[in-house]
Amino acid sequence: MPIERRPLREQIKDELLERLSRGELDTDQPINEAQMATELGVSRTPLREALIALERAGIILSEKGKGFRIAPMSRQEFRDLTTIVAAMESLALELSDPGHLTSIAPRLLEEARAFSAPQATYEMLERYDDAWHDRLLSGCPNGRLMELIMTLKLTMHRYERLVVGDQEVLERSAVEHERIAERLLAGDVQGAVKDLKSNWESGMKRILERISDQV
Amino acid sequence: MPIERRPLREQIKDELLERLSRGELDTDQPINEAQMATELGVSRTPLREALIALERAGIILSEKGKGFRIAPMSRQEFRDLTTIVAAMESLALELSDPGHLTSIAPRLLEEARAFSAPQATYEMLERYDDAWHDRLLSGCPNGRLMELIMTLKLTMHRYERLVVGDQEVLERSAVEHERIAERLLAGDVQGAVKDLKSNWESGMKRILERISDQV
DNA sequence: ATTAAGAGTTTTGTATACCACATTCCTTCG
DNA sequence: CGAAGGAATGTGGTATACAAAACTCTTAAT
Repeated sequence: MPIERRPLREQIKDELLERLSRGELDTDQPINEAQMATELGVSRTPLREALIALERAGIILSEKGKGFRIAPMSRQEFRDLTTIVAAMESLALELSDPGHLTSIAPRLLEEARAFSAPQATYEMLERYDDAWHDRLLSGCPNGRLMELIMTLKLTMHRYERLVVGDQEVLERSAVEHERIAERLLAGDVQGAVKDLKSNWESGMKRILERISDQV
Repeated sequence: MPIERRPLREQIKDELLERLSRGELDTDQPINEAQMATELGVSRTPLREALIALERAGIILSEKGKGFRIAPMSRQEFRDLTTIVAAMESLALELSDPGHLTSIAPRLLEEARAFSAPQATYEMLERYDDAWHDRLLSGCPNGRLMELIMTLKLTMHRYERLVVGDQEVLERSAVEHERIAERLLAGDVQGAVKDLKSNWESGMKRILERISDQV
């Protein structure tokens, strides 16, 4: 059994992200450190350390004297983040070894087809999109870039949560993934990059349509 | 007089960055928290908070039980970072309002000309490059993107420090800036983006040539 | 009724002490 | 010389304290 060797602050960070993605934390509301520490069964110190790490990721804000609070969500921020991730993933794809891309293309296509089928269940769909993109970029040699993309997606998950249960969002995405995979199969990396960008663009629009009133 | 209203951890972070950019901190060497806290005249608490923030920026590493240490530098990381910043700045430029770009173009051109002149002194050159890029991107409406670029540049400054005193590095850059400004004057944003990318590319090469043995 | 002022309360930001445990260093022994 | 083991050191986390700032509530004044 693998005993926990990560610092407590990391585990707290994960737990906070978990709660955030389950919508259990009120947005734009101050965090009471003592109360939350008790609730998590830890002391203030590692909790504050976790909050500071999340602040640097843009998920939490702080103001001297007023403490920490969950960053508010906005359509504008979602658009901004999507624009950045789209560009970064495109870059990652361009930097990938073309040989590796053609080698993973069949698997990418297969997975996309499985999920564009209308009978896919929600549990299957939930983690699919992320996993597909991870595989797509698995050959990118720029470690920093991959780390950045991961951090950005952490923040974006807050927005995607608002449309869970809406199967169409992910199904449409899977259809677009098929096209990207086909491009890669054909060795057309630049075409894949273009389609990847429009995948992000259209995904953003689909989500924005559905959260107009919530944020 | 503006009294200091920022948290101590932020000031510590700045001080550490300052020392780092002056080369006063040994790279890839463990940081003794107690000793450094005393040295800075603060307690371990805000120091650790500052270190954790810097860790998230990729400037400091930590390992459970072993504490914090300055991240080692490598040619590969410098290449990775440059690639990312080049892409991000290009994106920021594309997102900027074209009208604003043409309006700042004359000033950009003027500044670039002043610094491409061989009689520019080192003090003048030192902060020039950053300021010029800041002005270039001053019209980008994507706040997240700008923040990201700023953070990445913080990390890159460690590498640029290795070539201070080498006037040619910056002078050549200023010449390239002239071309970018001219493109903007002519309303050719896409051309400017292209030149901006090659400015980063060639800047990277110039620096890599000069630090071959140091990292 | 609204605003202002003040007193009292809560919370943050930082400091300090403390300790379990992991790591590192040093010594000693085979 | 290398391995083993033990001492010294340092980290990661807990608990506590406290000044300064922010919030709350009451009361007073316009």
